[in-house]
Amino acid sequence: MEKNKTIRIKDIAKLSGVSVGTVDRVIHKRGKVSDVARKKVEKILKEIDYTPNLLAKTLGSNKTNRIAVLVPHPDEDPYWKLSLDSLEASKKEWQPYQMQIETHFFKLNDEESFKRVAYNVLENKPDAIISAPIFLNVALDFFKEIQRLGIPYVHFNTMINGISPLAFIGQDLYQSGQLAGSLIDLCTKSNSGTVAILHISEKVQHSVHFIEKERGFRDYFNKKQSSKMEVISIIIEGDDMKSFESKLVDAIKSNDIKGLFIPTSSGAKLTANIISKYKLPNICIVGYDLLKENIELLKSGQINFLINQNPNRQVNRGIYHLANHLLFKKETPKLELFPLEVITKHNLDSYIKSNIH
Amino acid sequence: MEKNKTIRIKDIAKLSGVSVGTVDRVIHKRGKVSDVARKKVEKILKEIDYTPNLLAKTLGSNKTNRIAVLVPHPDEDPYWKLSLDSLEASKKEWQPYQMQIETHFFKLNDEESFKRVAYNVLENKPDAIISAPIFLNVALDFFKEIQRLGIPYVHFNTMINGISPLAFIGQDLYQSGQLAGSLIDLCTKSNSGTVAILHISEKVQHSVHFIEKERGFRDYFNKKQSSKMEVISIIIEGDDMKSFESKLVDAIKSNDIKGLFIPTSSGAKLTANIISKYKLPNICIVGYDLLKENIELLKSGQINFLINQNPNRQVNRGIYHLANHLLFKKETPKLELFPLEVITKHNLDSYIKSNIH
DNA sequence: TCTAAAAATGTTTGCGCACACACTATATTT
DNA sequence: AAATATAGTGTGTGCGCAAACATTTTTAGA
Repeated sequence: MEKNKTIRIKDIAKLSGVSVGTVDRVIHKRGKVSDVARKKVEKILKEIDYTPNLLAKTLGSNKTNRIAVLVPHPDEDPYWKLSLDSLEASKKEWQPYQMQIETHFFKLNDEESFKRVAYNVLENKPDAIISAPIFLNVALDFFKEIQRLGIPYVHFNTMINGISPLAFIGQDLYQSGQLAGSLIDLCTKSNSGTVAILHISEKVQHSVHFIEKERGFRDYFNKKQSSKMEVISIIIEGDDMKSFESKLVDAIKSNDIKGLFIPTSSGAKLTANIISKYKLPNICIVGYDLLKENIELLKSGQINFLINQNPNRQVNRGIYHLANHLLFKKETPKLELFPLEVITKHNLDSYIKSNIH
Repeated sequence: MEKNKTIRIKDIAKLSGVSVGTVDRVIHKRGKVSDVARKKVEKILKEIDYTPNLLAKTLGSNKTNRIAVLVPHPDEDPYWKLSLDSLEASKKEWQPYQMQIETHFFKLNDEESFKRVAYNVLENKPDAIISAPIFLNVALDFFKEIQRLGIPYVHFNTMINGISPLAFIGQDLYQSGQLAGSLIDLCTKSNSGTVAILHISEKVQHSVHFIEKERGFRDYFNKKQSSKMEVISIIIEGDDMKSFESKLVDAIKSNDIKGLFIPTSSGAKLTANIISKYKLPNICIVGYDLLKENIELLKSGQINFLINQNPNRQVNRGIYHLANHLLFKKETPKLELFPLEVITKHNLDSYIKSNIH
């Protein structure tokens, strides 16, 4: 009863009749240990519930760990800027544990830039890497190299096949599309008409991302018997805004469009602008993420729903897993899917004010 | 450039020409130090950016901290059960830091039980307390006593006035009510009729909680010009289910009720059962929290929305703050408001599968 | 059988800090 | 003037662990 004392390696050593060095070797599977000694120690370990003092562990090993964050340059894209919004908090959080977090940016639409930065990261020999895998082809080689080097790594935002990171952090994109369908269905009072998914300036590299969302979106309406809603896609490539404008306006005018699904976070603003410019009738719009512009559009009622992908929390969570892996050898979940957060005009504030990462 | 070495007390001592003991005394304002020595040390401290190693700090002081969790008994109410669902994870998380978490349960509707358990907690002399402040009158004395003793404490779920905990963790209940209004508005296709807020077996002690929600709910419809929706309250006290049944059925049949707002998490099931029993027309229902029953009702379409209060994350977050306060002297936010999470049939899965606390 | 190498085990140090303790110099009392 | 108190300062130990180091034991080779 009284002896609620914490069990130390020293205690285990005494109990099993060996020295602390041997216990250390058994616990960490390092160095040479005879079968006899190993069994003595393992017996004791099985009997008692030894949890190492993590403070002492980290302090004793006296190592500064470095985690590399490899992401598109935040100045080029508001979505990626969002992902780094609370990175400072992460840095502060892990600083007391001698955990350094280093960011490396590559250009979103420049494969060469990715290559350069990625191999620069490798030369730096970080202890762990978290990255958003854009550029499938190039990235694959890179991640295979990481794997060869035995550096633990985590992916977020987009899942890719062919490599197995410690963890993937993101959302179920198919479900996300379905949710978008259901939300449009909800604010559209009628049961017939057309809904459209807009693909605006999407780069090939992202395609997996959007294909999944579209599949979910279409399936929602396909599977709903009572609905006679037609689903169309509107695609604009490159930066040809003029053609997009006319395409969209045409489609809306000729198709009795009831709802628009915009799977890129930065697309909602463009769309809302056009609708307002041409004074088109009110259409239900579902977009993504709490970009500054999107927040305004939601407040003013120009768009109806945002689905929150929480990119900053994805990054923080990835760092959390890596730090725990490095410091405490904790296992990470292979797959961490974030909840699909529905943001409306009426819970927007609570999301903005909430500082939970 | 090269000397990115961490600065230790030892370094400060050398720089200011005194011993580590004196530096320690200056930093912690303890013991006797001559003005000359103090100034020498303070000069150096001002010049450099000293951040103590928190691991060493905690390890060196070698103290086991205990956090007391004071909550209603989970067997009596599914909501409170939910709040403890991930407590084990919290315990495991903090165990390595010599942080013990002890739970103390009181009976939800028994003031005497609260008193007894609360003072039992005090006798135990925990290093910190997190609790859900039910029983305003009794609780007030208790928390004043805690404050007198200088024990840091955190509140969650319900905010009360007159005491100032280290942090309050919960949601903006007024906004929550507004959100509920907007959700009912959303799935109700018409602009007129009646919506009702149901107060089912609510104990007096909770009243603040529900008053705020009702205020938000009513205000939503009051402030909306285009809406001619009438808002009524249906109240049932005690456990008089029969009277509730007739009251509810009457109200629905005679009032053209379009939507129901059920501010208690366990109330949705009762209501849905009655509606199904009397084969009443489809009514939009907004409830609270991911209770097992509510999940089923949402899946089957018997209720339309749940607002997630995330009680388990509230507790975990409170423990997180207290642990950081005790271990690292970190400041906690006075007020941590959780986002108002909207759960529908179509993002439910993503919430259930997500293991983020 | 002797010896060098390898295997197995034990011992010590240091991580950065808190805190108890020891010591010196000066002031105060007897 | 000696004894004692007091302000000020420095030193040493321990927290629990990792890792380098030191020592003993066993094995293999000639």
